[in-house]
Amino acid sequence: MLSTYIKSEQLKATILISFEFKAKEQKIKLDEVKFFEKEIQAIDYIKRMGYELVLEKDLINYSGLQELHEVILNFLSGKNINLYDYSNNLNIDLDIYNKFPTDFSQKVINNLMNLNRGEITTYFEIGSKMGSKAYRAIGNILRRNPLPLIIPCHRVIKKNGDLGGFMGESDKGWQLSLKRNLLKIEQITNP
DNA sequence: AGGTCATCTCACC
DNA sequence: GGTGAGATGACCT
Repeated sequence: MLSTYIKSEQLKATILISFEFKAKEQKIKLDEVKFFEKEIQAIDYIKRMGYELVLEKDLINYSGLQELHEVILNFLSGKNINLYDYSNNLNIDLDIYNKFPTDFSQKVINNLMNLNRGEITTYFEIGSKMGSKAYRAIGNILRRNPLPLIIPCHRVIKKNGDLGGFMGESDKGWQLSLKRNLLKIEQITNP
């Protein structure tokens, strides 16, 4: 497994991207996107998992990844970009069907695909569209989203306007500040 | 089979 | 505003 990361001033976080490169087809398969509070933690994680670090200047060797890196930077600096669509256009395999194998989880994810920058929804609203009252189950799916940012689970908040959780955290902590920062860079300021 | 949730509603205070 | 119980249902162990 290969990894690269992006330091973001806006988010006050480091974004780690782990991927596989299929040399035969020159195709990228995205494994996970993960946030860390500090750069060193991302580096530690890469070491601990035994992944290989790919430097920014070497991304050119991995079909589409340099572009993805750039697109994420543009997104963070305020451009209106749909990262999910963009990844598909770059022929980057998100492997959605294996990451979300059940019917229920795929419906949840499909609901998020239709959200663009600056749009938010609620656990309740997703449930209503699916004809389910399992709002907590929806949270459970999102809690284990291996591709945050790309699959924009930060755009899902509680019906009463509270933030809801992020990265497993539901009370307070830097994870929730991160969710707030993500919404802020999308110019959603209510919660 | 039982425990764990990134929720919601409603009933209190 | 806030807390607490109960309903809820997919997913994990």
